[in-house]
Amino acid sequence: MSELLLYNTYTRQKEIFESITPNHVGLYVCGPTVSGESHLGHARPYITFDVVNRYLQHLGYKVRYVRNITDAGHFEEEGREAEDKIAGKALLEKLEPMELVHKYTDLFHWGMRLFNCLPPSIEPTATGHVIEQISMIEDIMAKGYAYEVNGSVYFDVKKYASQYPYGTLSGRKIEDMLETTRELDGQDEKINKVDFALWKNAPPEHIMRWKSPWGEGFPGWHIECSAMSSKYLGDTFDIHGGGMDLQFPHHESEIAQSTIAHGHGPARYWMHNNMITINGKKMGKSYNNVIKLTELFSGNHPILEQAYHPMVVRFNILQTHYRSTLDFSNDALQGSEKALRRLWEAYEVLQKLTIPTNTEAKDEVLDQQVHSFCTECADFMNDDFNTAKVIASLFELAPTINSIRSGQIAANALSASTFTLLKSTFKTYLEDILGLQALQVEQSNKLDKVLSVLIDIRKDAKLRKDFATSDQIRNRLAESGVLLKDEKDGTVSYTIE
RNA sequence: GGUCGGGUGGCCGAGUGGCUAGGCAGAGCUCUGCAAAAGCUCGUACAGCGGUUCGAAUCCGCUCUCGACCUCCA
Repeated sequence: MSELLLYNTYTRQKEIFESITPNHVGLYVCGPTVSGESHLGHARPYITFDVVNRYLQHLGYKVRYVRNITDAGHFEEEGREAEDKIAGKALLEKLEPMELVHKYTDLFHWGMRLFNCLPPSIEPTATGHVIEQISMIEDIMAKGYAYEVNGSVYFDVKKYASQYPYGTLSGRKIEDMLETTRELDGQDEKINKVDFALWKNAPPEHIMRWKSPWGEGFPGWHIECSAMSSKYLGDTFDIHGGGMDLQFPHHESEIAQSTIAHGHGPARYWMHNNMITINGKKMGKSYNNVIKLTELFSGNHPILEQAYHPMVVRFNILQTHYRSTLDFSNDALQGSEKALRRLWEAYEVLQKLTIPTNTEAKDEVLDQQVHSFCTECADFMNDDFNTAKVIASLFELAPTINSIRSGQIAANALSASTFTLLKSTFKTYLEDILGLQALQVEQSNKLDKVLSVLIDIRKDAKLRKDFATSDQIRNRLAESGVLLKDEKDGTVSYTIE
C-alpha cells in the first residue's frame, strides 16, 4: 500500500507522514471558543480532522487526539479597552461566565455528536490550565523573550525574529510587518506592534481573573494551546491542525512560544483546512452571515431554503477537498442530500446481497473494475485525505450494486473475493473513515407493522387490479412522508422522509 | 498597500502535461398497471490573450476578475 502523504503548511508541500513514536500519533486541533453558538464554519475543521483521526486509526495508529475548549475568553488586543468576549457576553445574557461556557460547550458537543465526530481523547479547557500557562510564561520571561508592562506580559517578537525564523508558517516577513504597522500609538503598551500578549492585566470590571506573578489577570489566547498541547502530547507531537485563519497570528505565535520554551516548534506537520464561504464571502461574525448549527439543522435562517440533516452537511463538506474553499448554497446542499441518499441506498442494498461462491469471476472486466475502484480508495485517502475522490469511487460502484440486486448483472459476475472486498470497502470507507450514517431514523417495530398492514391491503388491491385503491394508499402515505416503492421482485419497500 | 490562493460544463466540485473524475439538475431509452427507484445513453467544460511543447485545464508571461490573511475568527 502507498504511504500517507499530507500537505504540511509549514513546508508548503506534501510530505510522507512518519509518526514520532511508531504506531502512535499525537494530534492537536484548535477547538472552539465557547462564547457563543457553534456555526457552520466550525463544522469544517472538526469534520475534517475527525476524518484524519479516523483514517489514522484505520491505518493502525493509536491516536491521542487533543482538542481544546477556549473558555477563558479572548480579548480584543487592538481595542481601546481589553474586552473579554466571554465575560461581556455573560453580562448581556445575565449568566455567570461558567454558566455561559457550560451552555455553549454542551451545544458544541451536541453538534459534534450529530455530525458523528468521534470525541477527542482529551478536551482540555483553558481555565483548567491557567497554572500551566503561567509557568510557561515565566519560563519565556526567564529566557528573556517576554516583558511585563502594567501587569501584562508580551512576547518580544522582534527579538525572537532576530534569532529564529519567524513567519515561516504563515509566509510573513518580520520586516514587512514592522514597516506596515508603524501607526505609532503611544497608548500601546507593546514595544512593537507585532508583539502579542501572553498575559493580560484584568481591569476591575473583568469577571474572569486569576492571580499571577504580575497581578490579577487572564492568559493570552495563544499560550493556552502551547501549554496544553505540550502537557498532553509532549514538546513535539505529530500533527497540529486548525482552520486556515488561525495560521496567523495564532499558530505562528504558538511556534514562537514553543521555540523559546522547548527549543523547537510544537508539531512536525501543520494542517489547515480552508474556509466555508457564503455567496463567495467568508462566513464570520464580522460579515454578519453566520449560520448557527441549530439554524442549519432546523432550517430557521433567511439564507436557508430548508433544514439540512447533519449527515448531508458532513457529506457535502467531504465532497470537497479540505484545502479548497467550500461555497455554501442551498443548491449544493440539496444536491448532496440526494447524492447521499442514493449512495446510502446502494450501501444498504449491498449489505443484503449474498456473496457468491464462485472463486472465478464470470465477468473478468467488471471484476477488475470493481476491484480497482475498491483499492484506489486507500490511494486517494493517502493522497492528503482526498475524500472527494473516495466518494467518487464509491459512486462508481453504485450502478454495479444496483444491477446485481435487480438481476441485470449476475451475482457471480464477480468473484467471491471481489464481492467480499466490495462489501468491506463500503463499510470501511463510508462508515468508519468518512463517518457517514443513514439519513433515516431507525423505525420502530410498531410503525413497521402498521405499514406492512397497509402494504398488504395495497397488494391485494393491485391483484384485483383495483388501482384506484392502491394508488390512493400510496399517495396518502406519500403525503405523510412515507414513500412506497414496488420492487422488481414484487416486494414493496418504503422510505420515510 | 503587502503576502497568498483561486477562476473548470446550468449548479456543486475532483484533477497538474496526453487515457478528457464524481454528484445534482436536464434530455432520450429500458423496466413498470401507473408512479417512484434503478439501469443504459447523451450534453465534451476548463476566465481572456500570448508563449513553451508533438501535445496544456494542467508549465511560463501578461490582462481581467474573485477571495483569504495582515485585527477576534474554524
